[in-house]
Amino acid sequence: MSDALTILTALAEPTRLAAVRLLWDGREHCVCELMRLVGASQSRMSRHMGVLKSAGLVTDRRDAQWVRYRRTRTLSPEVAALVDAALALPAPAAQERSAA
Amino acid sequence: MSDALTILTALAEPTRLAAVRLLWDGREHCVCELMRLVGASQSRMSRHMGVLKSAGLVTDRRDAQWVRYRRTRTLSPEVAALVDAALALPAPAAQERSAA
DNA sequence: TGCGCATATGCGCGCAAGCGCAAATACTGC
DNA sequence: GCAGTATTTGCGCTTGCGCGCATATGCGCA
Repeated sequence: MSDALTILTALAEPTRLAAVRLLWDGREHCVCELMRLVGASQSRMSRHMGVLKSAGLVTDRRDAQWVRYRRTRTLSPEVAALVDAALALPAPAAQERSAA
Repeated sequence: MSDALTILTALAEPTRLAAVRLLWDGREHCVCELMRLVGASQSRMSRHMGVLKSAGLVTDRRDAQWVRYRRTRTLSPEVAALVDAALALPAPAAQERSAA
């Protein structure tokens, strides 16, 4: 599913965009980390990750009791370019949390 | 308004994305042309163009009884890159009309 | 001034998206 | 097996978005 609308819709939500931002450097994060980092509730984060996953932007892998999400490695260059371009724009002051 | 979410939200809608596609080469189109080309009703197209305009992606200019829309020329390179990337992806079979 | 075309907008509706809560499922370690 | 942690998912609710309809507004022309 790499048509434009799917990707754009997946990215056009603050929590999801924040998650993509965190994952885009290639590092893995479990849901519990992500929810703390972006300040979202558990079920909320899980659902949003599901959307990103079904859009093909991230993949998940079970590791003991955790599910680790990470940027899809086999992403087409076009899609990667789109996400890169989106992340190059400033994030609105909304969802910002301790970025460190 | 060139934060990521504003732009992404503006693009994440079939009618709007179709309109951007038509306008992105720099040519002007009035609303009546756009509505025919993308197959949308009058008020619908007008509203969507308003969204694109307030996102800063297009500008309008009155020309007699028409309002001509066109791609914003003073767009930041980052935003332009984002839109370019979005248009580089295939459009889903949805909104497609006589593309010729 | 009146008519007709082009566009914008107020209004109300229906639907999809996002949310919290709670229960189900997955896995670990005792 | 049991308790505890992590994650997903069913459910119902609320809100925002897109839509059509009708109307207002802008503009040209007779």
